[in-house]
Amino acid sequence: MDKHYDPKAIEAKWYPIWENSGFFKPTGQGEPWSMVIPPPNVTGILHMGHALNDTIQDVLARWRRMQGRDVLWVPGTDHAGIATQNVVEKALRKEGKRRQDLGREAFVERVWEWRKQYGGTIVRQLRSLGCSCDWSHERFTMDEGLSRAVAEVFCKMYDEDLIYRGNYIVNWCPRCGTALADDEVEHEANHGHLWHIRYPVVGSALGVKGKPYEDYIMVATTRPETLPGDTAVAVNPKDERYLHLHGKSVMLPLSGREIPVIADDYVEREFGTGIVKITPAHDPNDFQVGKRHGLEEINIMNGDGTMNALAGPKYDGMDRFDCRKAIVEDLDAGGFLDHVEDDDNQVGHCYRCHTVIESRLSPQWFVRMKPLAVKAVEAVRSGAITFSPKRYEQTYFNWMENIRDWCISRQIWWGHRIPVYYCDCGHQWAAPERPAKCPKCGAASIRQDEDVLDTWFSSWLWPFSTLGWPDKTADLARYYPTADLCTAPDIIFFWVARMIMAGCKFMGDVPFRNVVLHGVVRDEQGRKMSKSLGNSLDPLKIIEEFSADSLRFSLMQTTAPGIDVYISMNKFEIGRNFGTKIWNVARFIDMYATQHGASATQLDASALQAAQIAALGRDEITLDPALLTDDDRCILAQADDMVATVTGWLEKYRFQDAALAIYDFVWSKFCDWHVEGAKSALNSADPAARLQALKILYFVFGRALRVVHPFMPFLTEELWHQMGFCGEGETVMRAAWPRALTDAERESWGVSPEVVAYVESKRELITAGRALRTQYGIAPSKAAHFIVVAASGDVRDRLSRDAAMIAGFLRAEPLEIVASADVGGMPGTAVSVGSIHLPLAGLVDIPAELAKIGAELDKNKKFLAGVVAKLSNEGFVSRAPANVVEQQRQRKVELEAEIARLDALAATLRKAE
RNA sequence: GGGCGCUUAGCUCAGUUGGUUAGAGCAUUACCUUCACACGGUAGGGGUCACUGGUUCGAGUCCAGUAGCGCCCACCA
Repeated sequence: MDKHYDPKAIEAKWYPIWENSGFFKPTGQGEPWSMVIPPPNVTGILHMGHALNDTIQDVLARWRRMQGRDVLWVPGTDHAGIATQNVVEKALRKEGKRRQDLGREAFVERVWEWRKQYGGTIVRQLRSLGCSCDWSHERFTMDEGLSRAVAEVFCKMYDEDLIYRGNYIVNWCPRCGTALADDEVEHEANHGHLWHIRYPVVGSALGVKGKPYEDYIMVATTRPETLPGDTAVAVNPKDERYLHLHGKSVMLPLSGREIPVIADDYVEREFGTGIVKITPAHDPNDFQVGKRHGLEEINIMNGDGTMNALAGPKYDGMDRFDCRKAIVEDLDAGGFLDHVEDDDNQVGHCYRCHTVIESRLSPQWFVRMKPLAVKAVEAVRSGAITFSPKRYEQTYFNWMENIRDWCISRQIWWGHRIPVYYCDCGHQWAAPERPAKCPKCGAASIRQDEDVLDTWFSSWLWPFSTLGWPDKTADLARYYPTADLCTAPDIIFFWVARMIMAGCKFMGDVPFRNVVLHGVVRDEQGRKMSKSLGNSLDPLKIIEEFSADSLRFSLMQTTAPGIDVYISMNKFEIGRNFGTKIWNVARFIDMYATQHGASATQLDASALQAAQIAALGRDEITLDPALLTDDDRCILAQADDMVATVTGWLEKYRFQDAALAIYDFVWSKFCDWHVEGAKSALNSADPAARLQALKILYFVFGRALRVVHPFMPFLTEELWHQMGFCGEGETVMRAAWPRALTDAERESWGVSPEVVAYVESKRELITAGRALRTQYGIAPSKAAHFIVVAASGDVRDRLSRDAAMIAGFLRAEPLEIVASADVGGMPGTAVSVGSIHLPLAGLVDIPAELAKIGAELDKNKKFLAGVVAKLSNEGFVSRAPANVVEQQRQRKVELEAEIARLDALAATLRKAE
């Protein structure tokens, strides 16, 4: 076996072999288990969030596959309407062109070309992570099939009146030139101003320029540039201060237009002056107020964020923020500006380009969400879908219960074009395919709606559109609903909730059984990793510097459910070091099987046949009980426990706990203790003992390798082959997840918790002995002489069997093991250096030990009193579990014995002095 | 404004339904290049579990309150 672990070579080697061998494809045999990948943006490059998300999924997929499930993991990418259009537009700009110069058709063609050339980046990167997706099932949200699903769904909902078109105020990105859904707007704190502006009351004496009007009301606004669009000012109807204004009118500054004062509950009396200017075309609240009061909607802005003619000739064509300045200056000059206050508020930004959002009145398409939400809420309430961790279900409910209609139209070119057609007679209908003529009037001159659909309108169908819907495919029948959906909590509203709605509506069944929510990946300062912040650690660089396996393992052992992950470079050392450790112990085991003849005590070539090793990798093993040591029994039990524990954690989606259990087993239990202890047997003069020790190493390590595999697929595959657990053309990917030991095995081998307890206490003894060596400064090269004082004759006999091994650990001369009764009732360890022999207890600080024991007793005093009381108080028994009482009682006895022992020892020592 | 979460060793975090001595990794101290591994081994040091009160035989864990931090949602112009 290779001496050096070269992850790069290994990782480069295995992925193509796996893919070409069809190991990622479902077998069609066994119970189906499926999952769809959250499709990354086709423009995307792999970031830590993907690395975490996709590693979790791969762990699940590989684990389920090893459990014999028929695993289908569907990969794919999202066409990411605005993001992709932006990228291509940027490229065009370098050529000095705008998309309008190309025209719609040519532009879309250009985007497809871009996708062909660059769209595969993220998909390649997923491969370098080791993701075991079935690439033959790869889908793209703009694929022909998925586009059909989109059109089908749109038309169905259109016909059911679940989709409507309306002139509504929407979030508008002036830079992207399109509407955005509510959740595509990111609100950020803004240190702004509150301008206090005087609106003269109509009928009052008008002032002169530069001087305040005699009779005016004070309106506070954060957006003075919208003033030309005002069509009213509003007060709270219950506000006594302004009762006299009801029914009056005021004059709009600068234009002199007369607008009414209205009363509406929406106005907060406490904020600002208690008077609000109402601009129905440029503020969502004002829009609602305007509807209630029948106000005119004056749109004073263009789609690109500049003012239009309705803003007034002076401001026409001016950018909105320049206009703000100009209007404030003009208000000031006209004597309308009273004063300015600082004001901290929230301002919406485009989630794509971070431009400040404008509220804009425009004709848009909407989905009625309330009817869809009912079943989707029920699906989670009934437990048909669970969230892990469960607390996110509450987040989901809150959103669903306050759900608002979904604006699905976007004024861009890249995406699914809205399948609605119009004829010249004014007929309007939806159809999946472009019809030849109007179905109502037969007119041949028809045109399609110009808008495209929100990208999420294809994503929300992903769990069934990728399986072939609307066709009734075999995939759909076999793999829907999927098992798990993994994502970060920030996407519950965008995507998870909508998929549940779509699944319930169009499939009549939930899209997945469980939603696995993992944390958001953040940097050391707790910031979300993002390209714009430049703080993202590039997973590919980590893979380059460490390895994909290191990255994967480190991520898994760092991520607690639903808790954000804080990442720094040194995290990846954990995975790297663990990989190296596994490699080295494998090399050690392998060495004993293959480097026969190198020394007389090592195994000969016939010791462990290839076929036997392969069988051990299938958990097939026969052992000679006569040759078993307690250490063997212990590691067999611990390996069994580890497998059960890891399986349990994976079932609960506790990847961190699973990773830690594996790490602890492999490193601490297996390498640090069992392998070290097995060295004496491996070098024993008895060939049968050597063989059995080696068999156990292969068996236990083979089990560990398989459990590690979902976390570190490349390394484990390489070792699985190099150590001979399988032959060419085979794979650990398809090896069975380790089974539990049978009762018969446990019985015939004497595997029991009691043996584990003995071995563990023996290890404590060794640790104590090592501590003595350190304490006495005995050089590691120097053999010390230990006298082990056993608690009883039975223990003495047991320790005597392990004497050689213990001596090996302690680098000691042959041990002297005596029962405590033989040396005056003082159990413990003794050490001798040169000719001086001291019992262990004689080495400790007696007064300090007594104080420690005293503190212990003190701590337990209350409870011990309870134990005593228990004898006469039946009520106590029912409250404290019997085993706990028993434990405490034993502890009390031990403590008392300890005190007595130390007392006796102190006396002995005093006498000796 | 509403909702959720966090606060445990110098740092990053575990700690299932309350139950023996609160753990891990990194960092740190000492010793060791011993025939798998220095990306290693051995032995250590380091914690009033944010604070206050309560329930309990027993609280890091449950309850109430306080403080600080973070996230999500939201139309105070």
